[in-house]
Amino acid sequence: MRKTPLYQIVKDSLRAQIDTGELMTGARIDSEEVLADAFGCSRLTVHRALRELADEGLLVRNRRAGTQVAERDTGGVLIRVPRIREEVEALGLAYRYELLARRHAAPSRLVAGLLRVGVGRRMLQVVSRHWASERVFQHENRWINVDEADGALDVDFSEVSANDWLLKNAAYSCIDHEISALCADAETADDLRVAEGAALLQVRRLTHLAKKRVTYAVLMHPGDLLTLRSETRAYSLNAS
Amino acid sequence: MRKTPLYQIVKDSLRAQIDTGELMTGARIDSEEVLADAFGCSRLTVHRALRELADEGLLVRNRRAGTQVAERDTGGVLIRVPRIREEVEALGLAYRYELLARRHAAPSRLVAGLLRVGVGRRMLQVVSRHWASERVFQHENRWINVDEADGALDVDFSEVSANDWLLKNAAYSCIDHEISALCADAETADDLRVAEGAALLQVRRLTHLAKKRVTYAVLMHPGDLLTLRSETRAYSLNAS
DNA sequence: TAGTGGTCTAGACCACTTT
DNA sequence: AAGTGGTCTAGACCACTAG
Repeated sequence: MRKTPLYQIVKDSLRAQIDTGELMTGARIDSEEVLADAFGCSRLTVHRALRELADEGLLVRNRRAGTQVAERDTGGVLIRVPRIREEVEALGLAYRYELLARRHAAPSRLVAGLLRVGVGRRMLQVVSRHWASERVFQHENRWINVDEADGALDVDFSEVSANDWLLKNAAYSCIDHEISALCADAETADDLRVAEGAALLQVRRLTHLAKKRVTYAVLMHPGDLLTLRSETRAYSLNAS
Repeated sequence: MRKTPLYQIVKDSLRAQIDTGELMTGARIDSEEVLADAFGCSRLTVHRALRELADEGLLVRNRRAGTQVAERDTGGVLIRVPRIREEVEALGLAYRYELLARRHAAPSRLVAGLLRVGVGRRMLQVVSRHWASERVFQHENRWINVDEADGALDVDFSEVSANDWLLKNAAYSCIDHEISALCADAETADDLRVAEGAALLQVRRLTHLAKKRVTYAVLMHPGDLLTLRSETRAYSLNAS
């Protein structure tokens, strides 16, 4: 008949006290043993609750020193970088993928550096556009290190986007993102079918496995079409 | 003599197999009992490893059906929204906070709706600028629901920024972010000391506790000054 | 309905760090 | 030296769901 797990009850209880200011920054939390007594459960159950709250950044734990309420800040935010197709269709627009170019070329010094290949070394470049009905939703300029992405040379990317293919087929462990705003120069404006000088949201994405760089992509979005949103943390204090 | 915990060893082992493509999307993972045998540890240890990998989105777990490698996507990215002072100083520039206005006023329809207050209701508005040496790093237009932020009326925000004060003193559970790019209109360009039409990175931030809206802030940054970066997941496969 | 994950306990030992 | 968190075990029971 109990639906919510015990450790969750402990978590919710402490989180509520922190959120409401009942427990302020720096306040000491009872030791695991004391809390286990108070909640009438085992120490491991309390431990899990405290550990997960600490993982979320709400608590700071130290041996011997005990557990304290962490300093609150906006330090990290989980942003959803949506899948293009889904985002476009969520807007009620028709999604279309368009391959603009697929060629072997030598990337710029900057890109060569990011992908850790020698300057002048030729790589696979895939340029494409993602449409939302009559607007360009994203322009993508991607460089692929074929040494690290087996089979990429055999794909023509006319139907499946490079992003989708790589996610499924390449080995990688980590994707670094950088997000910034800039104005469209003449060429980019033409690519995106927007006015020169229009605001763009640019996402740069570097995919790698340990020290092996797999691919680097520069994604351009018209500023009026894409808004990134943080995941709203599900919060179940009062389900009113 | 063992330094890395057992559950971490299990995690690393599975993560490596997923990253390298050894275990592809959809592949079945052995049951907890089998893995516990294989690693020579208890089921709980394996359970913790699998649970944490599932929390990270690498695995999908189902009762009876077992555990599978999740479909990989770029669905969520943890973006660091840096503390202004630290970000500015990290750039080697001098940080300065400037209060531009602090007044009681009725917010726009849009803001009133976001803060769930009646149109025409007066709220506390705090407008400020954050400088990085001779450049404006951020322009901040903030509305505070004084009903939900005890003591805000007694603070003049000339020395301490509204953000810092609220983080320390207000009760809240959740901060929603929206990020977009836009071009500076005449007024904003003047506020930010940039050319009209310059690209801006805008962060909108709504802070609330359950259904109580505490504060809403619109933060504008010159596009050339701020780049948001994802947290690089610490990855310790080969420390070469 | 059988197999899988989800939770929980009681007890243990270890590692770290403040006192 | 002592108190705290970190990890681990063996065993148990429950909850869900695919077959």
